[in-house]
Amino acid sequence: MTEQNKDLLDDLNSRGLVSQMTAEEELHTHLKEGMKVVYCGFDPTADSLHIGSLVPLLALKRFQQHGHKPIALVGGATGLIGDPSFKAAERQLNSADVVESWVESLKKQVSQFIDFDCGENSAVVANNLDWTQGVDVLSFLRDVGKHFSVNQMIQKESVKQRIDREGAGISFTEFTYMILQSYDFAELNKRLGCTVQIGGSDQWGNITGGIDLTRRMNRNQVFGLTLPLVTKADGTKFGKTESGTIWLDAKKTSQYAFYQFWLNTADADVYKFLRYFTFLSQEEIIAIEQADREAEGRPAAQGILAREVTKLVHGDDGLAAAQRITEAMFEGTLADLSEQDLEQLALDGLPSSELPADFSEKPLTTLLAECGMVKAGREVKDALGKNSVWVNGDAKGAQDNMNCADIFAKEKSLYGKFFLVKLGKKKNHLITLA
RNA sequence: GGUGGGGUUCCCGAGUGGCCAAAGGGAUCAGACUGUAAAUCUGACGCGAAAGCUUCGGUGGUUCGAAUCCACCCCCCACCA
Repeated sequence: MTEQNKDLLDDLNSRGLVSQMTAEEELHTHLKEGMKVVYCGFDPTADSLHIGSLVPLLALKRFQQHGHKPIALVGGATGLIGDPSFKAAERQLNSADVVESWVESLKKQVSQFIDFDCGENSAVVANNLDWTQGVDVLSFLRDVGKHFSVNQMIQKESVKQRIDREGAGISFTEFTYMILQSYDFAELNKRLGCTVQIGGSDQWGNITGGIDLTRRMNRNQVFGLTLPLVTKADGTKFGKTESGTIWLDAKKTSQYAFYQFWLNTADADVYKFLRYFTFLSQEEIIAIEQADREAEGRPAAQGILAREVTKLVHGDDGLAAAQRITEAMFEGTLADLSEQDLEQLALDGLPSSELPADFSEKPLTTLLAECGMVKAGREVKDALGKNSVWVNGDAKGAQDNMNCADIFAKEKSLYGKFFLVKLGKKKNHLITLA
């Protein structure tokens, strides 16, 4: 808690982590008065959060480091409804038991980022289903709904396109989402003395709704702060790769893939991401930036970012696993790998599969497509044409395509069992003999 | 309910009887250059090792031949009621 003395908002600001906030002066004073209770909500829209949620998650931690008490709210109720904010179309409802199982997953995930055992400001995980499922319709309409003006609600930027645009539309269900989230804030204020809500910048409308409701229902002044949406310099969507979303759950995105994602950050984004996604201080980040500028060649920043974030999300073991594979695939030579190393690679998250029994009849293109290394055989064909497929270090060309029997002959395997297939510069796959 | 305009390969978007697996752009993949970066350049880009096979909202039809013509159906958009 060395940062406790430093000003939290100044730190957030200097990291570029503040998008909007209510009553800046008052919020400043408020946070300096002592421990405050801060909440951020995470809706279960999948069985895991993805790296987009990392910014608010780490922000909760930043508040905690400065002596405040974080509440991670998992939206067991709101997840049943669906947030329409800035969504182009109505969302598909998920069934109650699916949402419930996702809530459980998210609770665990969220918990690893905040401290539950640090005395007074220990974190809390809450589920808004706890205080909404018992509310009956009439009470809800009379006690909560009465405080909302539809005129105001339809003015919110977050739902405007759904209301204005012909052919878009919004169901009453989704329209009500804002009220539910507002009610959460009021409820957390009443139950736990929560006075600050943070969230992504798309949540501004929902947060201000909660502030108004809390004032009306509880006569309490509460605050909101939003974090910026993470953008990339090249304009493409952050957090997605060709192979899909980068999840926080290692079962969905291996530690290795996760590490690689950060390692591949563009120069134009990397220092910003260091500020967003790590707890390195401003001074440290500036020093890295300067050192990179002065040094020739490859910057150090991507490596630092990858290490820091992988460690935060997957811990020391996860980081070690990711680095083991990275070293083996990009730096070392095959001869350096022991049998145990190879066994470990698959466990560490290197994509792997077993050699099918009928491999000798299949073209290499089919074989690699079927094991999931590429989407279609064409990619393999293309790479073969350029001699950029390697099996255990031997380059293969187009003439080898029908030659699997020979390529994957047992005597050519490492330790009588393993084949490391590399396609292009970055795709690696471990094939084992059954 | 009426009138008009649409639905094309991952996305946008040309194509209006054979030269169309279908222009162009984007995305993606591989290569060169590099730093597992960016930019740029090259190639690939429905599936298939190939022969070949399957596509242009759906179903039928006309034709030697259809994404293109006809019929019916489904969906979307605009304006009107």
